[in-house]
Amino acid sequence: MNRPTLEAVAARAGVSKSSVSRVINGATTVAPSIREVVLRAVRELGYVPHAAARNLATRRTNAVALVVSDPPKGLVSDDPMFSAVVRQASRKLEAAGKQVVLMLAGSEDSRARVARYVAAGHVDGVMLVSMHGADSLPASLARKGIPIVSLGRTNPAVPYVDNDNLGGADLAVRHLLRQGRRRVATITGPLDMIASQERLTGYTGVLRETGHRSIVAIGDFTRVSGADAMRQLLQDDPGLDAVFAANDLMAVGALRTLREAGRRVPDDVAVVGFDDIEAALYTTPPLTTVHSPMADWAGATVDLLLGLFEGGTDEPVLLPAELVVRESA
Amino acid sequence: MNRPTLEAVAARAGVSKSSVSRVINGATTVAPSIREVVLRAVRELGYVPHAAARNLATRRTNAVALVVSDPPKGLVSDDPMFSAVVRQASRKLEAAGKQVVLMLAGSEDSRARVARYVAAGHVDGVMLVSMHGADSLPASLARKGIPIVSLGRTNPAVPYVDNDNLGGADLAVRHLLRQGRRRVATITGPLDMIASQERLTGYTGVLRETGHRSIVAIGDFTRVSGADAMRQLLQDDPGLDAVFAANDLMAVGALRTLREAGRRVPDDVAVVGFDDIEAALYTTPPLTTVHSPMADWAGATVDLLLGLFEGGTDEPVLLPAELVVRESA
DNA sequence: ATGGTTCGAGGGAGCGCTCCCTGACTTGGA
DNA sequence: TCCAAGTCAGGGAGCGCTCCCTCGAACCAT
Repeated sequence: MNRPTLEAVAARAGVSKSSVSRVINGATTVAPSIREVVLRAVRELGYVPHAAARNLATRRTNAVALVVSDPPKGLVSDDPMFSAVVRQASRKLEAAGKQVVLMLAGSEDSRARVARYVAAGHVDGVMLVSMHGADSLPASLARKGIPIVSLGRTNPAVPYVDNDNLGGADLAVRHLLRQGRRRVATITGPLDMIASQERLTGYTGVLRETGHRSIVAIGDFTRVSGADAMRQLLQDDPGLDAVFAANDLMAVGALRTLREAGRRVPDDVAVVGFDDIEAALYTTPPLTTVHSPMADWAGATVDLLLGLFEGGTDEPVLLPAELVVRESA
Repeated sequence: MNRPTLEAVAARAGVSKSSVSRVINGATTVAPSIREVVLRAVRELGYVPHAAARNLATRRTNAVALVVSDPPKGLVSDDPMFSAVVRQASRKLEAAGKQVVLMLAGSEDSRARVARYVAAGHVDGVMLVSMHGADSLPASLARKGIPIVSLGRTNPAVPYVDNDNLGGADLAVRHLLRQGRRRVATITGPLDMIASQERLTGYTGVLRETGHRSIVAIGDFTRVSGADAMRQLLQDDPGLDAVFAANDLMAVGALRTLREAGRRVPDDVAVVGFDDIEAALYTTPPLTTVHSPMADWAGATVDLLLGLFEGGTDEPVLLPAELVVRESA
């Protein structure tokens, strides 16, 4: 069960370690004859370079930490976002030859672990996924001196990619008003997240501009919280005729509450969500929502990080928002 | 930007490298005075052990590969399962001090990459998530001689944890018959997956036993495929009065098709799903389904792997199935 | 033919840590 | 008092790889 070393390959091929190393790493200054004999030895021995040894010598790991905030907190407490983002990020990173180390950052403990892990030199870079605004992690990681990017803007600014939360909310609310809705409520995400804040700001902005009153309930991006918040809103203002939920999952919860309360959608109450997850197609009625291209989003964030490795720009990227009109509003 | 080494700590503390190493690794044979002076030096220098160096010396990595099959193929093409499993597995592995390297196994390419990665000694163990029955990966990995477990049974057997697919399907179909349904159809998962096969076997088993005809359409565990399959079934047998979908996502798709076709659920057609994802609560009507405890499932798989590290048993584990009756059947 | 270049292979010093082994010192028993 | 046994700190040889440097060979121009 003893794995062959580079030295064993060298011995078998009758060349020096250096030459084997060159062949393995694709150096061009190698005579074809040597390359060939080395490659054969590699094949015969089933040689695979030892990762740790290589990392030690090169001081690079070819790995990237994908740090995702864990429920109950965090935008990605919702499944669709979690899987879309993690999947797409993994795909792109793997395609770029980077290994993905997944880390959940929930408790303070786990944050410390992430920091330690990064400090230990395990990874060449870090991709954060929608951390909370007040999160300490971005700052403490940035100090380590390795490239770090964030999907979703963070407070102590690290390079990020975000979608146009403000513009999206604006779009949604204007749509509702254009349909003649007068009392438009909103269900927000957790307010320590910048995305939630921006979506709320977009909502209040339009209402203020058009001289409407805002009706706000706070959720946490989960279905249950959407259902609860909707109940709350109906109690606060039984006459409301529209709801803008800061994400689709909460919109789904809201739909349920509305149905239970005997309100028809969209006749009595119009509902608009945000994100355009697949499930938005399958609600009754199908959900009108702000499309945010999760996969593109994750992809762009990976690109930003890969760019940083190459000394590229750390300019933030903003993805445009777009309203998808279905039947709920 | 030069990170302190163990040697620097030793110098600062005025002791040998060995002593520092002992303190860092919590050896008991260290005088309190030395331990203290070392710890202070560590603190002052902000020392963090270099991971690669340690891995090289110990030949252990403290990392585990979490290999998940990527869409379009694979049970976990569905979000809820993906996130529940990945999340829970990560949590437990991290709690056990293991790092999680996430790898998507989609194409043949990526399978080769996984194999190479494991061979490179990057990880101490591998956790597979519901690979296809015919997958080559389990076999090729098993040959590397490191612990490997699978969530969901695989064909060349590696130690696994699975839920009782057969029993669950049995439960579901009997429930439908008990309600007086006569023409019970099924929508299967991809048939190269063992889970799909077992659920189908459970279905046909009961029908044969009770002298009913089976009506089968093949899906792939996605919502869309469920909707398509349902259309197919309605065409094949317009008189059917019940459907057992091999997972909830397809059940959701089926519900939509039924609604579009003007069939009332459960009055005209009863629907039962499998998995009990959160969304099953939010369909109209809420979905009757076989509960499979994803998180427990993932957790048990992690436990199996951790057990293997300690020389524990490789006995497969089977989780019991349970029917959750809601309104759709 | 000779000196100057260029090119490519080999040698070997690390990378930072662990862990075995040695040896100084302490302790206990005879 | 002396020796055997037991502790515990230090020394140093690896772990497997990279990469700088040296050096020989081949080639060109003079």
